[in-house]
Amino acid sequence: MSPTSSSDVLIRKLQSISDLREGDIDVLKDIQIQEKDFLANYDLVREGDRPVNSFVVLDGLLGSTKLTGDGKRQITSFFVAGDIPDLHGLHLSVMDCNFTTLTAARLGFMRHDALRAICEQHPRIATAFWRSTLIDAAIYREWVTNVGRREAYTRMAHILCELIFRLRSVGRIQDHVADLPITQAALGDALGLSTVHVNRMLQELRRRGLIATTGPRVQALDWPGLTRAGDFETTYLHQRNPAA
Amino acid sequence: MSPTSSSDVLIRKLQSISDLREGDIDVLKDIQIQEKDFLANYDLVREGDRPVNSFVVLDGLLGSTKLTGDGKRQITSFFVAGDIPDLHGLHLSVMDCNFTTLTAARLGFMRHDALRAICEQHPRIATAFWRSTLIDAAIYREWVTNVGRREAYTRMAHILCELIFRLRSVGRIQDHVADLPITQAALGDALGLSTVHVNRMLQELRRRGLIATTGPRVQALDWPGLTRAGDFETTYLHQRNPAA
DNA sequence: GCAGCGCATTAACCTATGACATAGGCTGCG
DNA sequence: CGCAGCCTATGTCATAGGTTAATGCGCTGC
Repeated sequence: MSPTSSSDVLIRKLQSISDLREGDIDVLKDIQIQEKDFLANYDLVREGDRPVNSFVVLDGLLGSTKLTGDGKRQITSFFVAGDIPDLHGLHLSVMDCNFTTLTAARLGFMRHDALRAICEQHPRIATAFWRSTLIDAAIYREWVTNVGRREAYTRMAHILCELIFRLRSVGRIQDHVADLPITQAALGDALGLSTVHVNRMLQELRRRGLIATTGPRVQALDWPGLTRAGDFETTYLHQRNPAA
Repeated sequence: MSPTSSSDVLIRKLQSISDLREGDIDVLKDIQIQEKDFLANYDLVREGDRPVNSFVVLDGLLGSTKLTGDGKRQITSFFVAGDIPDLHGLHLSVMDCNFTTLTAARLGFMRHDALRAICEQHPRIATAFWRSTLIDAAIYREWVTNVGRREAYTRMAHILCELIFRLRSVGRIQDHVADLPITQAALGDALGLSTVHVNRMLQELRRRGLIATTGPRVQALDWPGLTRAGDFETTYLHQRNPAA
C-alpha cells in the first residue's frame, strides 16, 4: 500500500460529498482494496460486462465511453482521483458503457459483495455511495447540455473548467495549472467535435489569453475569464464546501 | 384515488426494474401519495430549489431541462408514467436542473422524510430506488452519445425509438402508436437541433416509410427499420424482462 | 363567423464544423 | 542514427444544420 493509502482517497472523497460519522469511517478503512496500475487507453470495463468489482480512481484520468453503430466514440464523463466510476455497476448488472483509461492510471478494486454487505448494514454509507452516483448523473446532465446547446468554443472552455475545478477540489493541482496528458482526439470525443476543431478552439482560447498550454499541461491564465467563456457554474458538481 | 391507484403505478415500475418481496410491496402501498394535475410547460422544480418532495409520473410526459447562459434550453431526459424524475433530489439538496411538464400531466407527490425513513428500514426498497436513479443516469449517458456523435437523422430516429419503447414497456401504448402531444420545438430542445431541422428530419422519416404522424400522434410503421435508422439498442434502458 | 394564437411547413441564405491532406515535432526503439 | 508512430498544427474545400422570415392551418374564445 502507498503512503496515502487507497482507502484514504476513498474516504476523503466520500467525506467531501457526504456526512460520515467516526464509525462509518472505521468501516470504510477496513474495505479490502486491491491496487493496480494501467496504461492509457485501456478498456477496464466493456459494454455488456457483468462486473463483480467496482474501482476507485487513485491516480490518472478515466472516462466512461460509448461507441455508436458506425464506430464513433463518445466520452460521456471524466473521472478523477477519488471518483468511483463504475459504482453504477453495483446495481446495474449489465454495463451499458465502457470505462477506459485516458491517461496512465492507478486504481483500487473493491468487491461488489463486500460493498453490498456494507450498504445493507450502514445506511449512511449507502447514502454516501448513492449520492456519489447521483453526482455522476448530474454531471451527465450538464454534458448533454454542453454538447447539445453550447457552441464549440464555449463547450471547450466549459470542459476545461470542469476538469480543472474537479482536480483542484481533490487537491490534485495548484493554481489552475493542470498536468493533463490528454490528447486532443480524446477532448474531441468528449465534446462531440473533430480533432481539427478541438485544435482550433484551443488556439482561440490561447489567443484570447485564457489558457496556456505547454505540452500536455494546461494552465488557466485567467480563471474568471475562462469560466465566463465556458458558461461554467459549479452547482452541478454538488460540492459540500464549495471552494473558490 | 383513481381506479389504478397511484401507488400501483409506482409499485409496478419498481417491480419492473427490481426484485421486491411481499413485505416491501406492503410498505410501498402505505406511502402517502398526493395526486395533482398540471398543464403543459410548467416548471415543477427549478435549478436552485431545495425540494422536500419527490413525485412519480402518473400520466403525461416530463423532461429534465437546463438553460444555458444565453437562454437556450436543453432537455436532458424524458420521463414517462412510473418514472420518479427528481428522486435525485432526495440526496442532492440543491437541484441542478429543472423538471418541466412537456404535456399535461398527473403527478403523485411523496415527502422526502417519508422516503428516507423507508429507505433506512428497508434496504431492498432503497436499492430499488437507487437502481431507478442509476437507470436515469444510464439514459443520460446515452443522450450524451446521441447528441454528441449521431447526426440529426439518426438522432431523431433514436429518440423516437426510446420514447416508443419506454411507453410500450409501461403499457401506455399499443403497437408502436404513440399519442405524443409533444411539439417539434421540444423535440429540438431534446436533440440539440433547431425546430426547422426537426421538421426536416421528421419528413425524411415519413418519406422513408418508417413513421406516420397524424397531429400529435406518432406511429412507427416499420419498427425494425426505425431501430436500425436510430442505431437503437435497448441495453441502456436496463429492463428486467426485455419485451420484443 | 371571425380574430388571434400556437404550431407545422417551406424557402433562401449563411456559417459553424467536418473531412481530407500534409507537414512538422516529439519519443521510443532497433 | 534513423525510422516509425503518435500527436499537434495548418490550409482548403464541402456540408449539415442554423437563422430568419413568410405562409398556412387548425384550434379556441367571443
